[in-house]
Amino acid sequence: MGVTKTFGFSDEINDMAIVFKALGHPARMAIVEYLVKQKECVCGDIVNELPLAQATISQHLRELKTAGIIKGTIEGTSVCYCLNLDLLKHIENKLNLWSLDLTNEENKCC
Amino acid sequence: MGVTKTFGFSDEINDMAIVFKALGHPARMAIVEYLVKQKECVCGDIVNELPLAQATISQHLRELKTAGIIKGTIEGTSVCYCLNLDLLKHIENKLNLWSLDLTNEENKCC
DNA sequence: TTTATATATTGCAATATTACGATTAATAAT
DNA sequence: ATTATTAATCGTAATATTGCAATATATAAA
Repeated sequence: MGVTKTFGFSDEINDMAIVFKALGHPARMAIVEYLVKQKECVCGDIVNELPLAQATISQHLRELKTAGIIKGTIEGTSVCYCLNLDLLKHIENKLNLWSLDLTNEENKCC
Repeated sequence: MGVTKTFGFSDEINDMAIVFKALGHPARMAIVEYLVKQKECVCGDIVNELPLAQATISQHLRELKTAGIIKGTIEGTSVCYCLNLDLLKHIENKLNLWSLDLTNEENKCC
């Protein structure tokens, strides 16, 4: 094993898990935070910002992109990255629904 | 390697990464969704709900608990679990701040 | 064309994660 | 006391992830 089972779960659950998984790493969180502040950046900016090798950061950027969290546009010899606001709003919404569902309900056991 | 570097990132970033990482698995997402709907449950309920062995689910519950996402209370021979609303609100808040920061800003490149 | 610059990809070695059967622990029921 | 019942833990095999040096690729500058 070591394989994550996805059979038996709804597509929505599997998709959400992919997004959260991509966010679940300090380097990738740091990249997102950086993009929130800077709105956009090239890979090299992040290499200068984080204590990781260029190859490692390139890999993390690819994972964020695959998960749909960031978008990248080629600009000459660099690549400009920015956040996918739609996706962020989507998970923000999801969390909102969770809270709404939970507030106004007394938990009996915890 | 295979080790996640946490040195060089802020505590807040590392903490958020821990929470998102815990959410980044279909089984754990399914557990959270179930708890949103049911408000509370015992381990056995989830074992009946998900296509995974009891040992596996117990493990996932522990990870969610370690990350602070759920709380558990012993009730006789079972354990009653429920969501930690405070933590959920906290990350909801964080995502809200991200969106606020990003809206009203035109991205130049993507 | 050659050289510099920026990013992606490849190929590892080390470590982490996942899933599950088997076992244990701890309470409840008989 | 014995036996269910419930959940946690252990051990382990298979697979995934992480980080980086080295290399490749692709555009820009000289």
